[in-house]
Amino acid sequence: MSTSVRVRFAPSPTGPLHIGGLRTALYNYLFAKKHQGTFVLRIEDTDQNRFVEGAEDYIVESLNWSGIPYDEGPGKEGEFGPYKQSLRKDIYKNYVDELINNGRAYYAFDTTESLQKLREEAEANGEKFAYGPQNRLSLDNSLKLSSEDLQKRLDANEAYVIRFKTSPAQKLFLKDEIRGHIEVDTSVLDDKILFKADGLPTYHMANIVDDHLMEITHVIRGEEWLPSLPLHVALYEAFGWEPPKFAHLPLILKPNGKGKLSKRDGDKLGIPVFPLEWKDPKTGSEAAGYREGGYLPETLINTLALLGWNDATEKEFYKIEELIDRFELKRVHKSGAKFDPEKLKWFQQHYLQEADLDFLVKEYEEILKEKNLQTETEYVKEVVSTIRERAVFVDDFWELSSFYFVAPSEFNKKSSKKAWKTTTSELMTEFAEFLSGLKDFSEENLEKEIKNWITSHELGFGKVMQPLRLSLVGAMQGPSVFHIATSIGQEETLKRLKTAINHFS
RNA sequence: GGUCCGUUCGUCUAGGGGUUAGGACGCAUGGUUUUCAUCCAUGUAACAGGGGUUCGAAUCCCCUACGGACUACCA
Repeated sequence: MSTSVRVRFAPSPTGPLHIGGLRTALYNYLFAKKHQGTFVLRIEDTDQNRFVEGAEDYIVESLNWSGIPYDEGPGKEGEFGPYKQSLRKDIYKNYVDELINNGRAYYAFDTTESLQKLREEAEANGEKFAYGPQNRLSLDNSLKLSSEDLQKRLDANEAYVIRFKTSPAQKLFLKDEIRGHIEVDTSVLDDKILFKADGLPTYHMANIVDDHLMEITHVIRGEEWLPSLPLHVALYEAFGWEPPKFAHLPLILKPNGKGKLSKRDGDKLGIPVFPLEWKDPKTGSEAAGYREGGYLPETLINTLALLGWNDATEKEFYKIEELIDRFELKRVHKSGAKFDPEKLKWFQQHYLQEADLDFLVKEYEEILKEKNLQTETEYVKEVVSTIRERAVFVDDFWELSSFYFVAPSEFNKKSSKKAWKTTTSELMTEFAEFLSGLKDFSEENLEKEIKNWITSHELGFGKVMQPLRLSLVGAMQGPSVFHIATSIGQEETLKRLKTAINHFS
């Protein structure tokens, strides 16, 4: 009997992985690693109608990019495979048969149409139709068939489903690791379908069998599964298996208003809801991803980790190892959390500052290359290290540093008005002459010389520095003017000064 | 409608019988930076409502309101 922790993330390959799902995966990962356990990825593809091409690869890639790779799963076969439910068909069949044989499940021949009709009738009376203990004997199923009649219909290849025979009026005491004890009366349960007419199990069936066979010790999943917890516990009981521990995670809600975070909300606020960009193979619709949006995986992980969990300290920034070290299921919240784009941005800014300089340089060089600029890595490195503190994304670099590479194409109107007065052109002409005579154009010497020049001319610093900045940058922004001038060089500095003087004269 | 879950600053949250109800994001103000951003400092703002229990309730209990999930031959 093994006691090591085994958890699973069990998404359905019906489309891109939502960040709510990614957080579920993250918490599973953290819990597994914290306990030196195993993080399993299981693909729940028992619904053939909803299968979407590429979704499985997307899930795997998302996990990898986010830095929470799985230990066992598709492509990483362990001793509990296969890890795709469509490949486990035969396994489930044996287990349902077991349930039928011991009277905990039965065949039902009711057609979709006949059930639909019953549902509509009930609704017309303001009631809700449920296939269960109250009415199962009046419906078309094996409970009222002799074994010969049943066999006859099965032999005739009549379509059927297999339903769980839920026990009437019994109190079920459930325990959730996050929410504590929950008491449910089984009389509110219905006879859920375990096996569909297409020969594949439903989620409920497959999930119980797989979790048992894969020796899953803790089921950590979204809150939307809480209502089916009684069914799942009842199934474990019917099989005589010991159920794993359960933990249901709160939802991630939209920033403003109410309800779950959706793709629409993301589009509206300009934040992605998916880790990676996704293009739907059927509809062709595209959805933005964090990776392509320039977010670092650390940003997403840190944000998601703190959305519904904290370690009771005032710490805000966590490396994945720190999360693993401090994560506790008991400290996961019960209530849903609204996603805050502002805080996301704050984390991103932080992680951009922490990012490896060489990595940022490499990324920026890609952008510069697209702009057909010939650059030297050392120079780009110098530029990136001085402007990165102003950036949130690598994509901000160009706007913040274009003047290190090319002359400004225009002069900001407001800044021009403020910095360039009527006498400025004359002054700057004289100043340019002075600059052209300088031998040592290093940042240090430049600063010293310029300051001396200004003082000896009995001028205010702003009188010279502001037009100089405007000439070199095109606006009143950016790093030290001396740094910029030294970087672009004496010749280019003078050229830009002349351009500005001509422009404003 | 039914079942279940939830509710502390605008947002993420700490606190679980006696606290000036703490922190972070945001926002505002000031400082630094002769620019801008960063950075730093200060400020802003909350226990959903009503009943109990108790000397004392944000904290325990009940009710109400509000929010959410589920209610498929989907997961």
